[in-house]
Amino acid sequence: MIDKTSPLPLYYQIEEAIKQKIDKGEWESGSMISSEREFAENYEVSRMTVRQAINNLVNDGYLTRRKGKGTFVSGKKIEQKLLGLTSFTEDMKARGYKPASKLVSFQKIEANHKLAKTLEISQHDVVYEIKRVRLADEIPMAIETTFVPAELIPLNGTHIKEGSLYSQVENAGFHIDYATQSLEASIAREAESEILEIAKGAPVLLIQRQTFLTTGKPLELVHSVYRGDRYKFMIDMKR
Amino acid sequence: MIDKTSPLPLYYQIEEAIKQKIDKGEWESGSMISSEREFAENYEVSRMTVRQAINNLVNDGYLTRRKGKGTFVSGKKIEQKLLGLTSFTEDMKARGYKPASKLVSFQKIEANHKLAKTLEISQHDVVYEIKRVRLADEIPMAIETTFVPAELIPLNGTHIKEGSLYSQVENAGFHIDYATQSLEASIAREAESEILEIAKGAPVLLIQRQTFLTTGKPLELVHSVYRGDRYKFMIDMKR
DNA sequence: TATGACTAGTTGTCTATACCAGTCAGAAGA
DNA sequence: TCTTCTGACTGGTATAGACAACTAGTCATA
Repeated sequence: MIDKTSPLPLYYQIEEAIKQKIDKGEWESGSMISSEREFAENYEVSRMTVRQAINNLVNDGYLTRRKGKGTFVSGKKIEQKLLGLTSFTEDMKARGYKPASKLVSFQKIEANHKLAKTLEISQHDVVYEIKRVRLADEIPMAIETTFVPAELIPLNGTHIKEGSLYSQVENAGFHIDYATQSLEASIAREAESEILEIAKGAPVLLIQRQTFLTTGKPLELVHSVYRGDRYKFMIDMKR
Repeated sequence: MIDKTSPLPLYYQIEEAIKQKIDKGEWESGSMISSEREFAENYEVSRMTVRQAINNLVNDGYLTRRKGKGTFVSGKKIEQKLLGLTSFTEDMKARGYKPASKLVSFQKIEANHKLAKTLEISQHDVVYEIKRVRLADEIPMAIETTFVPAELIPLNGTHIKEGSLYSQVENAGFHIDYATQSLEASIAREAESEILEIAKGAPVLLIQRQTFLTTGKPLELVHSVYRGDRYKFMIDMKR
């Protein structure tokens, strides 16, 4: 069952063993698992070692402890797909649409004060401004404007048309860590309504996203205008 | 520094003490904190107890361990606010507003097919319907309608007016685990515009939230209509 | 029939100890 | 001078045991 001579820590082996049973569905969600003392006896390890394994699984949301009662398999596994920091492309695919993108403009601009501050660069530093129309099943879904510090990564229009920006980022050895987003409801302005093929004054969802790299530096600022009639923002949140 | 006679666990007291120093900025991000053995000596507790405190802070993203080197204060605190599954009240407080709530109606209704499916109960089961206007600094911010299965928890109007729904839930021994939310832009209808004190046709943000308990059962379905001119939904996402 | 005391089982907290495994600086040797 | 080794530090893993807090059922008593 578990190998005491293995270089893998005992608690880790136990952790994996339990996780497997849950993932395979052998232990139904909501059911009680063996007590810590039982595990300790069966695996011939100390109770503290079992606790370490169970602790990790509780932190990962697989198990739930109830004092005086026991340890139980948690409900759904939604938590695992939680936090999908997904690109437009992935997002649309997940919804069953065929995503496409139309490059409207690509240029280098000088950062103004606000943009410089957001991207944590100096004022007048060069920034790429990428304007795209995002399509789902050939129908306009959103207008997206992305700002990326030029010093971070060399880009040209071809890069954007072909691979995604994010794959360029990974190629350059950078890794996305997290993003902060804000969402608000608004009304389509004239220019937007034309591009999105909706009436002027129709509701739109404004999304602003700032993406950070593992280095802590901002990678990009993205402004999006989504059609209110076709787009719903979905998110799972954990306690 | 820490009180051995307190009913609060020692590891928890240590945890809070460390967290405070970080939050106050006394310990700069990136700097090394005392070693586990030092903490143990200073606080006169065993090293395992210190480890439990530090473990929790590492899980919460406050600290980072590096074998052979030490334990360090993590970078930005953004990750800590990550995933705030917050109530309206907490949300508004965090934004510096004074939250308030006005109970519009409270009644028991029979679940229709759709509601029953969402709440995972039988059709015609009794459900509480709670309608509230949410205020920030006395100004209407949102209209909120909450549906809770009656069999889950006994409620009356007083419960809602006084403590929050969530504290009732905790009192009943249930624990909130996660929620799925959807957000979309729309236009204020007549009735909504009156309550929210905005023009008919003004943009509103529709938020729908389904909250789940650790048992896996849905606790509630919440429909909210937020004023588009005053409310911005903020979220941090990781990786 | 209730009520309260007891009991066996659970997780929660905490100790004292041991040794392993990286890291780094400085001593010892070439 | 350069290299290697050693020791003293760090966190990582693991043990055995103790008692507290909580849960749920049993049983005796009022």
